Amino acid sequence: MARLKAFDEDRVLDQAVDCFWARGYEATSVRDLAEAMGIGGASLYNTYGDKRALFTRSLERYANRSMRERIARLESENRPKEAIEAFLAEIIDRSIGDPDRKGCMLVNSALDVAPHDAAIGKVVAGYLDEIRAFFRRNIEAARKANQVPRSLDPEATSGHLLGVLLGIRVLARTGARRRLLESVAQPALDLLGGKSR
Amino acid sequence: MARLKAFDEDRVLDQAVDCFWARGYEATSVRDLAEAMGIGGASLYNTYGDKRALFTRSLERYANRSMRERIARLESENRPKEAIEAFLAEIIDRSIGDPDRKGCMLVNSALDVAPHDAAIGKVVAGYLDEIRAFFRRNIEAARKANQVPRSLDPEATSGHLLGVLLGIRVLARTGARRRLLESVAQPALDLLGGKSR
DNA sequence: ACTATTTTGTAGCGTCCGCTCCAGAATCGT
DNA sequence: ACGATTCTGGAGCGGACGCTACAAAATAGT
Repeated sequence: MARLKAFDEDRVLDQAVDCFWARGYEATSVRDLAEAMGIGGASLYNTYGDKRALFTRSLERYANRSMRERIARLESENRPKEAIEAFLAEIIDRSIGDPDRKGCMLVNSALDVAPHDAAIGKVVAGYLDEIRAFFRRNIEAARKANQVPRSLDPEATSGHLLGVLLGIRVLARTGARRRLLESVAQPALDLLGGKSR
Repeated sequence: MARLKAFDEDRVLDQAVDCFWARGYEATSVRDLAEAMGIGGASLYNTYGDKRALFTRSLERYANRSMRERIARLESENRPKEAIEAFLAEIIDRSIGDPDRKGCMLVNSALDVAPHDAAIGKVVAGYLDEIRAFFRRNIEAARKANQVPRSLDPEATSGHLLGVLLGIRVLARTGARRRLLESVAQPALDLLGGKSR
């Protein structure tokens, strides 16, 4: 009935993710986005709405492709306690091997965007809570399997692990060395330490 | 020999700190700054150079008035272990009682500015390392005074405490509740727990 | 082939950006 | 009182911003 789109909506969205991820919301211009996505400004507005709507879709796509993918993969390939350990280890590895220091788009957004945009702030808080839920779920499972001390409180410890994770991502953005990032994580991992107590 | 400045350079700088603190570097315009500082654009450029130079001076002033003041005060009023505990408690208190969610200007800058400006990045990393040095110094002193377990490694634990602190500030910016922030800090405080072991 | 509908590139809207220029006001030494 | 020097407010530079208007191009049904 009408002309067809000349690009794949999701493939092009990945380029927008890269822009927002690397430079943040404010510092990324619509012209930057259109060029990186390989489409014209009119197509961008026609397809995604305005800049803010494109950002929320980019955030959602990042959460699906990066955070949720990692959680699902680590949870399927590891026992509960090892899934938690592997999560922190993977974040440290990726932070060190990231020359552009893009960090985590959710953490970047939590500081750049969340305080000035209540709606996006709630979305970001929700994504971070999914990470916390991952920690909590695996702490509970590990506790039932006697992989971690019985005294470990899943509610409190999951919060601690989330905080440690965010701290690692902040330090990584200032160019911290591996040893420092590992020292941030180690005491939290030690909490999971023994088999029972 | 010539006309005098009609404003106090440091008092006016505090207004610039408030602007950069609340909105970040990019999102704060020179016009915003001049208005908040109560001076004209010409005076701003004449006194502080350009926007970036004003930012680095604002950052320095923030570090002196907020971070270093806190470190000196807590260290003079408390024994080593209590100084560390009071630091985390004070950050949580201030984060909860901060309706604008301005957070910590150093943490904000670590994510907004540091990755895109190597020079400022190093400055920020240096300030964060002062916080880490505060933790380390007090862990060592507490260890010598048998206030904390002998097994506590000052180097590693100071990194952990810094990470926990940054995690708290990130979560606070997304509107986290007090209970969550406290659960982030509690296991780290527990490390300092007993008198000896 | 023709029409209805949507997409596309381009040009450009009004606004704000960091920054500079400049004439006048204010203050010093003399 | 006067000249030298510095500060001040305001106007404005060139350019980038988010976004829109519009005509040409492309497609599916008839």
